[in-house]
Amino acid sequence: MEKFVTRGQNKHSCANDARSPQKRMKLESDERIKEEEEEDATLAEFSHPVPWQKIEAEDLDCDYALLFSKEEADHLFKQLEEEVVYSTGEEAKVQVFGKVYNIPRKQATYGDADLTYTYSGVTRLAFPWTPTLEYIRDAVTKTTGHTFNFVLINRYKDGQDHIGEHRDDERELDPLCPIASVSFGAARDFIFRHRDARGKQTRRQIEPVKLELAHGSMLLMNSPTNTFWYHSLPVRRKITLPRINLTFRSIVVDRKK
DNA sequence: AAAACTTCATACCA
DNA sequence: GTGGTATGAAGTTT
Repeated sequence: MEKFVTRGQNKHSCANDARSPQKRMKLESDERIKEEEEEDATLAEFSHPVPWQKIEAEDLDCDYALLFSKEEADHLFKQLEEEVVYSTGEEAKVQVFGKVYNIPRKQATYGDADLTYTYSGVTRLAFPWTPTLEYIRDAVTKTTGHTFNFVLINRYKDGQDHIGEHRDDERELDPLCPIASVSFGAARDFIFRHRDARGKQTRRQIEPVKLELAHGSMLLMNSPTNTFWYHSLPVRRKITLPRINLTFRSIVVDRKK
């Protein structure tokens, strides 16, 4: 198997904040002293410092870390398996050029009141946050400093479940806010491909960036990654166990509606 | 373009 | 080296 790319040290850079992810936080206060107190409190909640890996390529900027211990990740996975309600019936199908297919994974959407998610032309309402989802969301916010109003959950029951190459819909997302992808269960390969290196007339030779997303991990996809890079979760026939992925996003509320 | 599936050439493994 | 299988890129579809 090809070597997976995981380069770089623990340095961090982001469009919104140049500090390291674990030290960044929501800037609600003008007072520096209060800010430092909050920073101490934030760090104290994670007894083991999170070792970050910076993943970089042309137009690509991601941070990867193990956010939860194995024990905590096991517990959260179990909770999610009990609590999350996935789409069924017509909502679990997708129509492509007139043909109807079962989506090769299960999907659920949770978030702040009245937020909607559109997939392949179909819009549906987010369920209200559950305590487990709020806990994970808040852990992500504490380590990244970014807040999120929505999460898309994808459950891949085994290695046959997958998702094809795509970018996350830029129209309804704040393009400057990162997307935080938290994984539980079976580790799966995750592939980035640059938009200029796809299709027949591949304009440029740009190597794909390949990662493995582990149980309890978080992948932060910073701007402008999602503009230039497609990503996919390919089939892996030997994998027999499920994976649950949560992608936390910041959806811009469209007042025109 | 969308987002699935299918096809086919190549890579990999025992 | 060989055969079976897994992978990934390209093709197909309205």
